[in-house]
Amino acid sequence: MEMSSRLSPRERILKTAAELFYKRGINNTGIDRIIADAGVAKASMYNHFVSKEEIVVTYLKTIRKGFTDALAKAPAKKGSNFHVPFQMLKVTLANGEFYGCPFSNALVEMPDSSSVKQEVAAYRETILHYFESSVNGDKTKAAMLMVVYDGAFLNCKLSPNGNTVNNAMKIADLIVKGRK
Amino acid sequence: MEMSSRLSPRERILKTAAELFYKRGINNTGIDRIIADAGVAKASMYNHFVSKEEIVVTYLKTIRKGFTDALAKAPAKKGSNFHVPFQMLKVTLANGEFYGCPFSNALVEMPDSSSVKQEVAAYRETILHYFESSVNGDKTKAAMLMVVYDGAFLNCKLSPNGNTVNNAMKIADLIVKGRK
DNA sequence: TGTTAGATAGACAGGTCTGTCTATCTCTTT
DNA sequence: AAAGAGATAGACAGACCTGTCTATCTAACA
Repeated sequence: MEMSSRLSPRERILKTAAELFYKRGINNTGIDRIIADAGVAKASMYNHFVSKEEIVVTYLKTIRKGFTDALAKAPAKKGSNFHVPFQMLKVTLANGEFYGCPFSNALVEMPDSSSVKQEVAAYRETILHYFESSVNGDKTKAAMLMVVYDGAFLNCKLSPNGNTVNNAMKIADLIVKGRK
Repeated sequence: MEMSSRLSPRERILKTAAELFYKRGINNTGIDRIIADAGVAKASMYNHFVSKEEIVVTYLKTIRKGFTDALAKAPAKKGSNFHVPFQMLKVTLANGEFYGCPFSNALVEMPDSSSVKQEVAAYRETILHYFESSVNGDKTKAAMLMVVYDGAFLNCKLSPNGNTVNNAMKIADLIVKGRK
């Protein structure tokens, strides 16, 4: 699976690694497979990244940046801000296969990597902050929204019946507005 | 870490493997480590299990059986049955370290194993059925409870602040009874 | 045109992993 | 006492993995 060469070697490595890490798992994806699919020499790869772990961390950083940027650009429609992350999940689901939360998955495979742990923490900080500001600083409600958001991810992965996100949004409404 | 020898070799293997798989991950736990910790010879191990995958599947089967049995024994206090799985999670949390849902974790590391997929599906069937019967067959409410239950697991793992399960139960109350 | 940065292919070292096999030992049962 | 089931230790094969290294090529720029 050679990759379009309009992208730089570094970009090809990251794009390929991201797909493989997410779909098949980090430990099931060898360096040799990444460079073969990306069409890049091993020496170039180790010129851009000092280790496989650095590729993993960069992979997570990239996702986090995409997520943060999307949140920042989201329409600030008053009173339903808290819908935005769920809507984003819906878009992700529509765009292709879904294998759960990449951050959670990475933590399962590399539980001892402090860089990975840090990246996961930063990601969750971002979401929690967003939810908190969307309910005017009510920390309990924000924490509850987070539980539902987490549930949406795990449920989509393990029970892909199609209605997960809608159900999650209904629950979010219950939490925030107290209506069904 | 030699293991008490009152248990049979097979039991020692399963107990050791369960701990290591759950805490450190399946791919990060080699056969050699399992037999060393269990105090069992490699030949004995391969006499009881044809492969590492079979150990993994048995590990999941054991958890599922424990869970199913506990649900069956749970007090059938009318109208709050749906609390039971959450209470069980609370007990699990109190009993030691928590590394997320073992079924979800196994699926991350072995996404191609059909035996693992089967075991996960059976586990989730059990929970969903339980929730469904606890809300008198209301499939939508059952699905929503499942989302919250999933969320509790992921949230406990990634945001271990202590209040996750209480928040999840409050949300469950909202879903079932419509009150806060 | 010559230099240099960055790319390529691929051999290689050193380690780890799963699963097999041999050869011995220790109980239990007859 | 004899026999057999099941345990032990540990060497080994073959695959795979990460990371290093050499040696060559190409393209941009001075």
